[in-house]
Amino acid sequence: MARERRAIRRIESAAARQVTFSKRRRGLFKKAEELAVLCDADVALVVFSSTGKLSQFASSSMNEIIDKYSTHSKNLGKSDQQPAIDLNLEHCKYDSLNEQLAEASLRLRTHER
Amino acid sequence: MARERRAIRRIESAAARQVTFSKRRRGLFKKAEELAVLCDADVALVVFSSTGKLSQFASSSMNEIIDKYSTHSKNLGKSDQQPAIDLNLEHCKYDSLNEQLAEASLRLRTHER
DNA sequence: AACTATTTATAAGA
DNA sequence: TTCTTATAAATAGTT
Repeated sequence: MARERRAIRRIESAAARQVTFSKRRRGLFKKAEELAVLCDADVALVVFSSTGKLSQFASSSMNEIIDKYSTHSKNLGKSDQQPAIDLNLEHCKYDSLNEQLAEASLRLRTHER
Repeated sequence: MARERRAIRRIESAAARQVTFSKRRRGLFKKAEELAVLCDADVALVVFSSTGKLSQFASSSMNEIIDKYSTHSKNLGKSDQQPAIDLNLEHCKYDSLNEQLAEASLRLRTHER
C-alpha cells in the first residue's frame, strides 16, 4: 500500500520489522475499534510484539469477551485447538461467577458504587 | 473510505450494519494476519457480531495467547488493563475465581481502586 | 517523526 | 452475498 508492494512474509530486518509493527499495529487497533462502534460488535484484540510486549483492545471488558469466547467455543466445539469441555455444575457456577466478577470489575474501573 | 466518508458511530439500519460488518470484518482479520506474519507477532482477535455470532483469529493457539495475556496482565498490573484474572478455562479454577470476586467486592465496598 | 506515491480498504450502488 | 467503482485511508520507502 505504498511506494511499492510488500510481500506478506516475515520481515527479516529487526529494525524494519519494528517500524512496520508500529505503523500497522496502530492501523489494526483503529480498525478494530471502528468495527466495534460502527457495527455494534464486541471486539477483543490482543497483540504480543516479537519482543513480547503486550498491546490490547476490548470494546467492552476483555475478561467478559474472553469468557464469552470460552463459553462459545465450548458449546460449539470449535476446532480451534482445544477440545470441547463438558458442561457440568462446576462450569455453570464458573460462568455465573465470571459474570459477577466482570460486573464488579467494571464498576471498580468506572468508579461506580 | 469510499464514495463518501462515513462517521464512526453506530449504524442504525440493521441491514446496512450487517453489510458493513461483513466487509470490515474481512478487512480486519486480513490485517491481523498480516501483522502477525510480517512482524512475527502473536495476535488474537475475537469478534462477536451484534447478533452474537463468533469469529476468531489466532496466529498461534487462542488458548495460549489468552493464557499469556492473563499472565502478563497479572504480572504487570497495568492500570489501563482489566484486573488480572485468568479466565482461560484450563487454567482457572472455581475457588480462585471466588477469591478474586471476594477481593473485588471488598475493594468496591472500601472505595479502593 | 514527517512526507508522499501508491496500494488497499471500503461506501454506495447494482 | 458478490461485483463494480469512485474515493478515503493505510502504509512502504524515503527524508
